[in-house]
Amino acid sequence: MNEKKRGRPRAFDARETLEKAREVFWDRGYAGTSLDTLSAATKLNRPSLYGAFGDKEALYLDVMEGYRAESMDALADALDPSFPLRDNLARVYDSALAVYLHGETAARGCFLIGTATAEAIQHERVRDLLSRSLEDFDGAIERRIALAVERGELPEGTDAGMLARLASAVMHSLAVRARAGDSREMLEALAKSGVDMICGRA
Amino acid sequence: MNEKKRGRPRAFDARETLEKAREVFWDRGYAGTSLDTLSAATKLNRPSLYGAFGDKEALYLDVMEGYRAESMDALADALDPSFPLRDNLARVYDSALAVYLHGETAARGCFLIGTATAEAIQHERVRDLLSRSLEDFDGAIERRIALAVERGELPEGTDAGMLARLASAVMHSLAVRARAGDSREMLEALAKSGVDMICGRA
DNA sequence: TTCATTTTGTACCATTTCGCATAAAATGTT
DNA sequence: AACATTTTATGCGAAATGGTACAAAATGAA
Repeated sequence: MNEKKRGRPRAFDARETLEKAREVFWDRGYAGTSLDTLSAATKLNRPSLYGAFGDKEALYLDVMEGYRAESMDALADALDPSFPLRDNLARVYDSALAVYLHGETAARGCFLIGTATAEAIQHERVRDLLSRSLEDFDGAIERRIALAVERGELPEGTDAGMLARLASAVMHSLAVRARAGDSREMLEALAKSGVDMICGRA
Repeated sequence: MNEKKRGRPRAFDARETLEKAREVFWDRGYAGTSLDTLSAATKLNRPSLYGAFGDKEALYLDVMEGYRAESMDALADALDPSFPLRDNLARVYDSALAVYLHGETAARGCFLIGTATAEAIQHERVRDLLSRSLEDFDGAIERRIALAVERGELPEGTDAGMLARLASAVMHSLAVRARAGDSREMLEALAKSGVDMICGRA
């Protein structure tokens, strides 16, 4: 790859453009974001946006997929099995909160839970990608928890699948509460309680 | 009240209109719903909508408040302290799922988490009402859990506030997952695990 | 009956929205 | 240098959007 293309070269970087678009969608939602707003934020005019990403829904799906991939990378880092499960989970929630509490006017929470859920009924592809994202997240935690059971970090007979979904449930709640304006202290306390719930009080 | 008013009587019932508007907002989100759609669904023309409820944001806030109030009523019923806490929580999740799994094209999840979170950044009044709704919900569960600790249903020294927020977290997750298309079986299993998590496996 | 008051329905308005047509600009190819 | 190809920029246009003006209709009050 990286062969020189024929025509006029692009004056923008696709990754940077998707990041700018993500900021806008994150604050205003999918339906609440116009192409003009996207055009202003990315400094691309609409025909360039169309040429590079297709219509608004395709652009949004691109942004969703980027967020999903980044989140899974961060999750994989946080779940490094050379550390105890308790540390892993604390780091999962910590790194999520670092993202959720960022924002210009107010904390933005999770991009997917904050914006994709609203579109999930009307846009089947959004719903499917959202569903897959949640499943992937659950799956990664489930595998780490299953390992913890093997290692004796958690009692034998633990249902790794359901315990993982409970761990994800705490994440979902952090996502919603952050966007509703809960304080960092409250969210950190909930995260800590979540860790205790999964790993035990000890 | 109920005094006869002076002018031409209304040809519609405000409660029914708000219910129709809720259906539309629930499926399409706030920004994704146009006044024409609302007008068609409620069978009121736009000037009547404005006269009765104010602009689109005011109408949405009315719908939010109605949903919040109904939810709190249902929650109070479910938390009837003459039943064990375990039964209470199971009923809380059951009645929530009955609402969340309803929908024409797809399960709609929770109205607030599914639609209000998206607007929470841009619309401060939506964010505040969302925040208050979550707090009220947490508070009602916390009071029931505190009672359970007094009664010895839960171990002494239990942090009722945090345990209640974990119980709410399971609700939030049910809300998100339902809208993402999870099956009823999966959601019921998660609810059951949530009850076990709060009340113990016994 | 006449008037005041409120709701209804039609029509309208300014703006925004999405999408595209078209031409100019910037590159590689021959 | 001439051409093919791709991106950029301007701008158009049809439709949708939120909101309102205004007159007709329906009621109670005087």
